[in-house]
Amino acid sequence: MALAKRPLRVDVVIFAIRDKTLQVLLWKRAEAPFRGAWSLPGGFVGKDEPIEDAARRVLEEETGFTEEVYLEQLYTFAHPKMDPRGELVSVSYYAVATTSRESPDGTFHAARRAPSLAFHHDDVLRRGIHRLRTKAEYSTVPLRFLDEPFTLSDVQAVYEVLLDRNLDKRNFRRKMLALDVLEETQEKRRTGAHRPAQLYRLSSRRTYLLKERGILFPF
Amino acid sequence: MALAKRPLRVDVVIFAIRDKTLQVLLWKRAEAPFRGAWSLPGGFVGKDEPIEDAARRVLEEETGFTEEVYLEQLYTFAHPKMDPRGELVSVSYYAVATTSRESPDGTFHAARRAPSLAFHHDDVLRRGIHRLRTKAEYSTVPLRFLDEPFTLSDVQAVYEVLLDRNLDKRNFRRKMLALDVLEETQEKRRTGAHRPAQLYRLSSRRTYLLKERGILFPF
DNA sequence: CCAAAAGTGTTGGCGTTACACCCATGG
DNA sequence: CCATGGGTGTAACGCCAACACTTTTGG
Repeated sequence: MALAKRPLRVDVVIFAIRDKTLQVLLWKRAEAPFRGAWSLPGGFVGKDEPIEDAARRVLEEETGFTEEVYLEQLYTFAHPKMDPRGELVSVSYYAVATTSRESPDGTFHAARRAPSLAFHHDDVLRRGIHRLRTKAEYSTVPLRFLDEPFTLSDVQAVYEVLLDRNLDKRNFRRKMLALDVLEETQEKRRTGAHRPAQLYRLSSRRTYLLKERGILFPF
Repeated sequence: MALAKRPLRVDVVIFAIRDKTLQVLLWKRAEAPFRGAWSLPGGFVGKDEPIEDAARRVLEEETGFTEEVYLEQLYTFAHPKMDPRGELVSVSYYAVATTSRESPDGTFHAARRAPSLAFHHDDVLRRGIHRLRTKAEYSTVPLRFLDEPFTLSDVQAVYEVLLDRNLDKRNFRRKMLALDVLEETQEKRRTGAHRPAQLYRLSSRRTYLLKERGILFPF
């Protein structure tokens, strides 16, 4: 069988939480094919470029520095008819951006009501949402949505959005603190007419990464 | 940036359980590079060939008909220096073969003591083992190791190998039956001087697939 | 002094684990 | 009749979910 060669792409589902909603960053395509349609941000992988570097490159173009951004490979698509430009391989990733990230050329859309997307990107998005929601049940990945420092109420709000239900405040706090991945800062946040909230940051990345499995929800 | 094109491969970790041990099917390479070394079975994806078809093709070459074999995409590797033949993309899969499967040109090795492998295949194998063991904790994927019909003791043995610990017989049976994915056959298995064992088969594939999440071990 | 979010402990119920003996058969 | 693996029920424990009030601040 002749050795078929294909271009290699990365397509990235960039999540953020805004307005108590899970949102995804989308591009409006300026060129054919699918001109005018929405798509996920992505790009071709260059010669000699490691694939994860390409994913981080896309991420960086979209949301600035990315050292700290959580990025995970999702799934690889390579249906022959997936792209009208010809056969190619699309490796998808998902990323968890903090709320403060702005994008120069993309727009955030509510993930649940995203428009239908170009190419196979609906499939990618579906998988991304599913994976993220699954991780919310047993991991601390959702902490990556937060700009530091943050309050425990902020953390709870993130989990509530992802799990799509309300959680008990006392149970949530007890379990989250028991994971020992948060560290109190010296400050409190004062916003409005109520008791100030203790601020936290992620404790050392190392510890934090080790704990990215092993929570048991529901709270 | 010039559009770099690469060949596309699939590499498959084919698991089976034999002699109460998790085993992997390996090839001994007959050609350079890595001539004489062990590697995972794999092959290049043909033009116009969907990638999962390619994975099933490899599987079929190795173990005969494969309609029923559980196959799941694992991870995609595309480091520029991964393969001395040049840049390529390797999409890895893992498969769960029943004990009765024989391979014409591969050999089963104990997964824990596998030799070191060619290319990036050590990484693939590591990921495959990890994924499989994880699935043993909350899914019924391990049932796919069994030739039908099978006894509950057979099922327990599979889970014990994967989880690497002994399980309580009564608790195991209760939970497994509660999942409602097994169906009694009319027959019993008579082997040796003891009470015959009730035989089971997987209940309709549909139901079975729906249940592939949501068990909570330990038993 | 009022409103609004932060913060804090205890208990009952349920699910999980732990555990030991009888059954059916072949030799 | 003995050895072997198959098959079965219950009780104690520990963990999780449920639940309401006090604190601190700004206006």
